[in-house]
Amino acid sequence: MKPVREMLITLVEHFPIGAFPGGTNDDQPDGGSDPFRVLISTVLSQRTKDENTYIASQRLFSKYKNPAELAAAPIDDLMELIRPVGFPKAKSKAIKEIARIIHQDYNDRVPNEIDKLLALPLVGRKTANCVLVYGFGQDAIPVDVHVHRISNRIGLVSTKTPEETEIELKRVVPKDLWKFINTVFIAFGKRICTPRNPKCLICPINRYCDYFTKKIR
DNA sequence: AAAACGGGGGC
DNA sequence: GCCCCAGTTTT
Repeated sequence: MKPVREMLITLVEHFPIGAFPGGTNDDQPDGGSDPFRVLISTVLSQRTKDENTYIASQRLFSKYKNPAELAAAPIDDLMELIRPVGFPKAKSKAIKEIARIIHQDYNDRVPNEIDKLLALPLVGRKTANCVLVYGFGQDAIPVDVHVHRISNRIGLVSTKTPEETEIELKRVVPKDLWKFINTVFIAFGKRICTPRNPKCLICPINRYCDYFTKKIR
């Protein structure tokens, strides 16, 4: 068995925080952000770079401040505002529809149940779990391509799909560390544990890593 | 499980 | 042109 806590604490120390792309975590009493903004900005973040998401979110929310306003926004204006994140047609349509549903069906309150989140357009497991963690401070693990790749590479899990990875991680990782997995692994995956040619020689957890162990054997 | 889908930005 | 990028949806 791996000393999982020790490994992850080491990573947290080397790759601190890592804000999610949509905004700050300091505007809510529980340390989370406004769930609606988390939801929208996380949709915007899909398949794009976090810097672009940050810019687009700022532009969007400085003009449309709540679900009702966003639901009433002209689609062409939304496309222009969110342009930096790519996929402007699909994403502007989705966030407008999400805003409408949150406003009309949920009385402006984003639901904190995963099934209801998954019913929204362009909201899959990764996005829904981001809302639970960063919007509501719940225990969840958003699994994106980095979390999936790194978890398997270092031998934390042995899985084929991201959903299996989510399930296995929840078994292996102490619950109080779940909230760190996504942001810390992404930072780790950018600097060290890259998809190709990972920098194992300067990796702070290489002593625990299956991939490195096999490589130097 | 695998393929399709969607665009901006960097080089 | 080609490839990358914090996925989702449809076969």
